[in-house]
Amino acid sequence: MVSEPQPSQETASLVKRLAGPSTGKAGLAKDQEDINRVIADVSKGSKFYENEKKKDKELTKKIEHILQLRDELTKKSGVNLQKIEASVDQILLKLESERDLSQTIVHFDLDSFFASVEVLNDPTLAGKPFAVGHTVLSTASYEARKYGVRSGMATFIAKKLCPQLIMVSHGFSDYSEMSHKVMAICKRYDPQMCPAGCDEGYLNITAYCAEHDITADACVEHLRTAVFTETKLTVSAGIAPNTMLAKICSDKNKPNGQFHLPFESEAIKSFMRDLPIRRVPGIGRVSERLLESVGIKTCGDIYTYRATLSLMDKQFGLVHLLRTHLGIASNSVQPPQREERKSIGAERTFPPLGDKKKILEKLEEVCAELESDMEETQWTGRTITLKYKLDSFEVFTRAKSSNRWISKKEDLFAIGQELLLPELPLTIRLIGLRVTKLKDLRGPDPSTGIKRFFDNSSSSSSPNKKRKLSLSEVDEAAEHPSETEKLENIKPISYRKEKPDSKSRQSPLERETHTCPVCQKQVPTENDAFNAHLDACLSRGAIREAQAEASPSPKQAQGNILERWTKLAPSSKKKS
DNA sequence: GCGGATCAC
DNA sequence: TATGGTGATCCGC
Repeated sequence: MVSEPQPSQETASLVKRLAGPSTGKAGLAKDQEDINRVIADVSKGSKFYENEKKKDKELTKKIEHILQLRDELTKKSGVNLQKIEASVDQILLKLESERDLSQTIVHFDLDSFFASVEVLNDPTLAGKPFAVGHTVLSTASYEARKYGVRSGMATFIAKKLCPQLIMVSHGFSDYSEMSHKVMAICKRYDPQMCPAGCDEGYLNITAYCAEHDITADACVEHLRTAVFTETKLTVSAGIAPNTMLAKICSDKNKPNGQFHLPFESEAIKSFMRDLPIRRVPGIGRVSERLLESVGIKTCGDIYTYRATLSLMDKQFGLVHLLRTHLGIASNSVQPPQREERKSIGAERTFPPLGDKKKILEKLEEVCAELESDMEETQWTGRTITLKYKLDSFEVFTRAKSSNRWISKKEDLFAIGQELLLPELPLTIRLIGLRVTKLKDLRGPDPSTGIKRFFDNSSSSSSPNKKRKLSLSEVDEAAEHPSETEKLENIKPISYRKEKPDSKSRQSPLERETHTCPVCQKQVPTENDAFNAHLDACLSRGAIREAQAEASPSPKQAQGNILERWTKLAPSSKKKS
């Protein structure tokens, strides 16, 4: 009957979750625990908090399920962990043999971009704790970060952490102009420069360094000096043999510094060994928790637990993690292509509404915005997805495909209503619409995929074409059409158990087999046959890899950020 | 094709 | 008092 006066009921994971995604990605403050405590206390009781709690609970359940599955798979009779480790080691050898150290990749990143521009506009801000944003912070000055203030944080929480915090509102047109200036400078070092948002990007400086007979370090010093003298903005950079490593390295000596990873396999592997898995692009808070639950905190731990990851390839993606462990990733840098766009949308948050008429007004506004964007960028599409967020912060989507091309606001609104009305009555705080199955109204010709493949293969500035394969290219890339055609082979085990002993325990007369660490099928253990199978399996994996890399890869969702700015603040700078 | 989830910026 | 917007991908169904 005695319940201790507990200061809090939160689990550690919930407290961490409430601190937000940007906490933990960069170096965390020493007193981060205290800061997280304050954040949780301030949040407590809100609908946002309750929703986070719910999601945290669901994740905890999922982890329990995964651990149970792991134990089943590990303890299943006939499973020989050492054998599995040995076959994973074969994959590692194979991947290592394909390591490419020939390209010099740079990731550059402007230091607290929005905040730095604001200081240029108002020098009295220099050295003060301030943040840019409205209800949610876009960025915080370094002084503010000392208090635990982070981008993505709600303003009222930031104020609690740092009562002196100065709030500054966005000056989008300035950001857009500065961004374009910086990008133009960086392009001098690689015309194929790939922006990754408004304040960062990737370069392949191999050719530049050769032509100017300078080292990579000197080249990047030169670049950073040029950016500073021409814009008064400081930039940090990472130099490495691929984009993933370069991105991680650009954080090493931030702000206003650069870091050059040695271009040697051993140095790279020792760099990876102690690297927290969360630092890897594409590993977010959820993946971090999932991996941690099986003992993996660092990229070195991937090797320690390779047998588990092999058995649970489906849950974790074995080959991608192995490549990460080795520090192997794409070294291809290319500017984004217009035809690669997959969707265009608009969404708006507002004080929760329950009244049908008012909700429809919001929908109509979103439709008008979207129409205007689609008109400006000359896209139309066939599939409409409605998104709404309840008062409780739960998010739902409803979609409908049409035979017609949709881009007018009347059509958007009609379909939006069709999707929304059956859901009502609800109390809603956000409405969004997104259009997919796009058609380009500028350069019509939806079948440019193949053409581009051949164009690029001859003229690309970067060799390892690890770039995303479009569906039409998959067949071209597949060496063994008969085996690689369908994805079914990629999906190995389901939750049911495959007949265990019958195959792995065969008489000595039969050829011995064991489970392929990639596809989980039974494969002859004999070397040639096993290697042949491995090759096929990895090349299938490479397709999935290439797709998985689209998230860590440079060419994510950058171009539109600039478009959005120019839309919100069409003042000083005309766009392209 | 649809809906939920995760991730980046 | 109070927690954003745009775009991509993957998985399960």
